[in-house]
Amino acid sequence: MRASRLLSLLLLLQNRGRMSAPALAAELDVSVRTVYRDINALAAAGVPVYGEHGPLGGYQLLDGYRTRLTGLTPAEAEALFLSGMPQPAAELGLGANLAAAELKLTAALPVSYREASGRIRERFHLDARGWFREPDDVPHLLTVADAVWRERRVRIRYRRWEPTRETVTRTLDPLGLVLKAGTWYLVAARGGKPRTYRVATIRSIEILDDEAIRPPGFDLAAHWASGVAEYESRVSRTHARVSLSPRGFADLTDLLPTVPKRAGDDAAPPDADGWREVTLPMESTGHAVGQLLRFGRDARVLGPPELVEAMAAEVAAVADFYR
Amino acid sequence: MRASRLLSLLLLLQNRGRMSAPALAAELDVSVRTVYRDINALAAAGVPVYGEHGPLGGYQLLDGYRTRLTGLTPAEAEALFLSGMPQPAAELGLGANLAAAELKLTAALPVSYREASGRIRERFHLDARGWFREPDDVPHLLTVADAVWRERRVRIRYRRWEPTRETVTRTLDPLGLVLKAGTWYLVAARGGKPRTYRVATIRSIEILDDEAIRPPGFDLAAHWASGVAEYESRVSRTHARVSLSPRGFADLTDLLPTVPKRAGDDAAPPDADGWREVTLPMESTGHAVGQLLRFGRDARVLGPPELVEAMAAEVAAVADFYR
DNA sequence: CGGGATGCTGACAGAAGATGTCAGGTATGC
DNA sequence: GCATACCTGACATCTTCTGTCAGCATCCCG
Repeated sequence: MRASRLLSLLLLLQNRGRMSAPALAAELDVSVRTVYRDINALAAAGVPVYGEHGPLGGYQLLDGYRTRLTGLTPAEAEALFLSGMPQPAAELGLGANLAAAELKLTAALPVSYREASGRIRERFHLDARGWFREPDDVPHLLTVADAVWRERRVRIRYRRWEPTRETVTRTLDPLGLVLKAGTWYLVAARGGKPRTYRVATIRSIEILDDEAIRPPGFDLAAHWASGVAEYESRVSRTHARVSLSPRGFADLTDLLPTVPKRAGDDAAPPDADGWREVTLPMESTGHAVGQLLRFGRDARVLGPPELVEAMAAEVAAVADFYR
Repeated sequence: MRASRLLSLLLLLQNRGRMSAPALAAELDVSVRTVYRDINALAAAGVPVYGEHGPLGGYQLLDGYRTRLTGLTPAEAEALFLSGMPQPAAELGLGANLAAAELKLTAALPVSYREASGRIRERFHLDARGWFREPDDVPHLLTVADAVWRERRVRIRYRRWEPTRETVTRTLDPLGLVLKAGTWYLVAARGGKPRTYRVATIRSIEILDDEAIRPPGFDLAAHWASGVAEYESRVSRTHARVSLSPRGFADLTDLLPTVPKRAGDDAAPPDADGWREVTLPMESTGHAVGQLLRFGRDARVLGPPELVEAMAAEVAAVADFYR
């Protein structure tokens, strides 16, 4: 039970600033002597805690070692660490809590364990952000996370893209937060159905007093996995028959990551000039035009007829710019 | 010390298959009665361990709960968990070890902690894979990870893209593994300098007897962060002056995620038709042509002159397909 | 300067938790 | 039937943690 108490002690200092040993002892239901021992254990584990003598003295943490998201119990802070989100969760202002959860472990470990931990960090690294992605500006992330955690209904104004581009107001029941490729998404119920909103699109958010209603048996991870699969499969509503040059063929996977790898394997044999005919899944004719134009002279559309027409019209319009 | 012994017991079962309680007791230097207690603790924590009576009996784990990467000590398996990679590391065949590291914690927690852990999992989720990314086929990942861990030099044949597309052989000193947007990268030293290789490009790998030489003071996370920043900045070697339609302007961030958000803010005021002139960073003229063609009739290149020429030539070539 | 409030540490008795021994029982294969 | 294995409860013993006590230092205020 001792390690858990260390975490509680740390959270108390974070939430209340300065506390005397007698006050901490009362909160933690232990003797003052035990508090002194715990403080020593924290210091030994590297937590920057220091004490001041005399009246109005007490213990506090070095500035900068405080969290912005309050309200988590020791159990919850630790469980967040257990959920496998130590790094991204720093964006939720939980860096200190996570360090605390980690210290719970290191404090209980012999020295050899600490050395092994350092060795792992030198060899394996997780970078959650996607390539070429600017970090989203997410001014409302903490408020969203707070609402998710406290299970409170919210009213948001957010900028949407479908069916028309506009800013609309929605009253939602937050269910969870997901971090994917460095981008935060809010999963929330509207009309009893889970929907997904990119946190960066939220223009304002107001936490309501009503309790968020959670659909019975809702499973965030499962919902997210099936939603991702459904969304990604939705981009393949139509097919384009395309002749690709050797260079275009080599670039296929990079320029069209939506294309399953076997599309390349299914390509016809190259002709004398090395061009090959392939059938590619596309979301729509409109999207396909832009995506295939990106290949420039390395891709020629063979079908379907409406796509060929659309390509011809678009190319003619662009060509007019440069005559 | 008990939680560590639980982990050791689990690893023994994983590495050796079936073991009797007396044999486990001898390995762990405890009594048989303590082994029974430990087995009960493991089962209570959800590990699928079962025993068989009679001669040639003993304990074993349910099939499918075994790891493929052996050689990790209990400290190392746990430290891997501490490093913050519980989910992606499953790809290294360490799922069971991580579950074991986690059980170390849950076994020490009161019931209320376990409930809080479940609550977190229902509300926060990390999806490491990037959008529209097929998982890389990485047949050699485990061998690479093994070499990284044992600090052994390797000889690989890998397919590279620059300066020419070919399969080449390299002798490398592995320094670390990085997972970014669902893609694994090997950071390794060649000629004393750290370089990065995408694991999926490796065609074969042979672990050598020589020890991998680690550059003095090499820091994986710092090297990776600076490498990513340098790579992403390298795509901005030139600039294009482009006139964008209202629709092209709205699509700017989606179609060119490399463009800093403020490029849109710096755009000139729209003309009577809503078109705006912007200056966009581009990697090279060759890349820019393809990227700007993707806008179709919504983007007109105004400069520099060589880019305008290149656009005109490419569009003319494409237009020839559809006459 | 003294008193009160605070931090700080060592020593020791007692409480709490973990372990080993023992006893009794069941299950399996030869 | 015998040997080998799993299985559990009870209790003595060992180990670790906690509270009490004593002694000391630091600070502020009257």
